[in-house]
Amino acid sequence: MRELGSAQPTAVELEILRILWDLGPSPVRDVHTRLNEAKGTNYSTTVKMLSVMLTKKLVKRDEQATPHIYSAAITRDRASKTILNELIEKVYDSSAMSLVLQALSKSKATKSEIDEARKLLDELEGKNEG
Amino acid sequence: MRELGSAQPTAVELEILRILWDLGPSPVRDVHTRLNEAKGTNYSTTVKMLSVMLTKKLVKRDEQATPHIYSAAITRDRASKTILNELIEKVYDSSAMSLVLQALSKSKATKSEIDEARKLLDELEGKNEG
DNA sequence: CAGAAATAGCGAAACCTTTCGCTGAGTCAA
DNA sequence: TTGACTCAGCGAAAGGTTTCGCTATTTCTG
Repeated sequence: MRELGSAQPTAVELEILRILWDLGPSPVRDVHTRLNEAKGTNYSTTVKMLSVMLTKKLVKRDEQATPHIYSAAITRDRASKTILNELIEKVYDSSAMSLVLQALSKSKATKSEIDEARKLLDELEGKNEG
Repeated sequence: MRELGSAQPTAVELEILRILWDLGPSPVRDVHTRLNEAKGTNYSTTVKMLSVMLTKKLVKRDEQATPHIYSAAITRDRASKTILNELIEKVYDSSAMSLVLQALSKSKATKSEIDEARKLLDELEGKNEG
């Protein structure tokens, strides 16, 4: 049994979370429209997925509203951290840095992002020396 | 149906790949010993997993040898690239950089890794300006 | 109000992953 | 050769995910 709140989103779940992150709080209909564009699945499927995700606490909903309004219960950052942690742990042998190097090598970045990364690198270096 | 060679490794598959990356080419017995330490599963399970992974071309084996010798059919880098690509695509909205920043913020790194990252950042900046 | 359309949910089918029991073949030692 | 042991593989069970049909309820529209 998975712990509450710690469930790794599955493929479709991630797709739905992504939609909710993009759209913000939305009725099933809107989520479905997007999901259907991507996968051609049925409205019932979307409803069911959302209800599964509700029990997993990946989404929450406002039942006062009609129709019910769903929103992501975890942030994009939190989801990515979880996935990233697992990736680092399972594949990179706990070396986040080698993942960084890999991701960097295929990245397109703005000047400010690059500067931010530099700043983080400086901090990292400081930690090691201190 | 998944395309040949493009299958995303599942959780256990990833665990087995990791073992093979660590050990190098190995008989089932050795893979099993490790997997069993981690999960307490049966020898048959390991055999079966390996055979499933063989049909998915995630591993290959030398049948000449007795016992058969299995090895990973994809490199650690290739596996991570695939997973990373999906992560970037699904969660980070195609922005590899925001993933980099996130991973960086939790990284421990050696001096040479940091320098390598800096070099990559410089190259990135050059590309953008060019 | 009546009929049409949207909403909500349940249960089961379909599908994939993971697990293991059972079987048979090969090897080794007494 | 016989019994113990390892190796190999198959098929099916168990468990999880994803899909949808069917039904009931509510809301909209004429």
